[in-house]
Amino acid sequence: MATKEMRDVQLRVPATCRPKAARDREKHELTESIEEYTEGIYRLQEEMEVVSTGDIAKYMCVSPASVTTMLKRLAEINLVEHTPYQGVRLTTKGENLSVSLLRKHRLVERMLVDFLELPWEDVHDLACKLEHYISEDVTDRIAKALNYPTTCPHGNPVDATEKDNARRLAECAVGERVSVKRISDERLEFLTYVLEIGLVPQTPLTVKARTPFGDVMTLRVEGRDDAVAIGRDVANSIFVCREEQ
Amino acid sequence: MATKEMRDVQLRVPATCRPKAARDREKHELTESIEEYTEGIYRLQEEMEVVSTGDIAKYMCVSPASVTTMLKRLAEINLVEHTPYQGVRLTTKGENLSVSLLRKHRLVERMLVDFLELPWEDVHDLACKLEHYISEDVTDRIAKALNYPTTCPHGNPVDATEKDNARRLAECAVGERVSVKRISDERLEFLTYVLEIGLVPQTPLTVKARTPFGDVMTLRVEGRDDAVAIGRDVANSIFVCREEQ
DNA sequence: AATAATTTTTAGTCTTGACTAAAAATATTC
DNA sequence: GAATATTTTTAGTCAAGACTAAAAATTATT
Repeated sequence: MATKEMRDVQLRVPATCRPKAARDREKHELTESIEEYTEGIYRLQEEMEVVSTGDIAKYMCVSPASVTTMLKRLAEINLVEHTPYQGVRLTTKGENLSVSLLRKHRLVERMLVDFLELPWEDVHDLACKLEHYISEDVTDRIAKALNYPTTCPHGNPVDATEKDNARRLAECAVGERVSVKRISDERLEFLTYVLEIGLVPQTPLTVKARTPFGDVMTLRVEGRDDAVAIGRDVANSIFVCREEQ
Repeated sequence: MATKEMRDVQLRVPATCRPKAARDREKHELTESIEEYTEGIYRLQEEMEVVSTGDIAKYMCVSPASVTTMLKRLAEINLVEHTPYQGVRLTTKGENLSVSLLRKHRLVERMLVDFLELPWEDVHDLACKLEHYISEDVTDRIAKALNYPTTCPHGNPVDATEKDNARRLAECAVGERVSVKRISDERLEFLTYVLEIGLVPQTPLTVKARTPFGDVMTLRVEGRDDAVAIGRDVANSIFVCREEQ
């Protein structure tokens, strides 16, 4: 098959898969790590007004020392403002990057569920990886192919800047009738549990009782006979809105 | 929004996006690099019976020294057999990995073209990246969602072990009437050119002339008025078969 | 306010996977 | 078949991004 004069094969791996890409990066590209940290900080900022090194370390499951190192890098390329010992805040650039990544993430999730029919609770991890490799153009085409969905399969908005009327289930009073809007903790273990107790987006429910300091809530979930009791952490990660919308 | 007692947010990044994953790797996971080299060697083996360090360096666009280093690693985990100064050969394990990666690659390409409607010539680079992150399960679902396509958009078989009856256009004699089966060089620049001269898979054509040593071929391509002249390298990367199939 | 506890940062390693320059092996040429 | 050219390997660096241990800063306690 291979004759002598054609030894010099034309095949070549694409530039993006080439190792050199790591060096070319300096120009304008961001690493997956940088993106993942930035997006993580954005997610944390939605939960607390001041994000500390320790919070990020816990979220990313790395040592605090690693976070400090990375924060320096993020500050250098202007994604965050970091006051040592005081905490971080995303810059506008960092926020824009996060919003773009969240859009990619959530549209990819939708594609995995709606087109590929992967299980609802499985897609988050894969989307977390793929979001770093698809361009705006590809993302737009996913949106188009799926007829412009507005939320991910877990109910979170494709456009992260869009503020909805949802509040934490943990903040609901006894007697309130609400329906699940979105689930903010998308880890497999958590989603599996949430699915088990039937608290998927759109599900209506009524708060039946809660213990004195709100540690445990008892719910009547539509379509279930037995009451469901959930802890504080769970109730904090589930957002609800006033009935059916 | 964030009260004191809920500072300890439950959010957490998925394990696969966690840096530690790089360390956990030792167990059974392969890096993107390792996979890319292995697949590259497979592609090269299809073009030449003995693959040298230099060939790989050229293919990967990396220094020969880097290839030597990587070959040691590949040999260690049993993906190749490497005889210093003599060349490499994939082991069965290496071949299996390559076949699996090529399947992922080609199905992803199909999805990008058929479902997302990305341009034919653009999808290779992205597929090269994504192929390392999707599981067999996801791959199976892509196949299913697209109704089990048998080739990628450039005509290469989803199942790389399937041997077709195609031969290089460069090997065709004057007067032969054949049709394009597949294009083996999938770099953007090459595909853009091929598209320009109309040599996409399925296109019938006739070899009109060729210069003494086969450096230039003149073709009549169906659907084009003017003749097309191509060089040796191009004719080597285009595979054809006897008419319309 | 002084001491203790906690959190963050600094300092110094490690691994992956690139690099260059020099040395060794193989191939080619006169 | 000795001398030259080419290819491959070795040796030694470098950057990203993780780690641990120790030092510094902040917060909490009495």
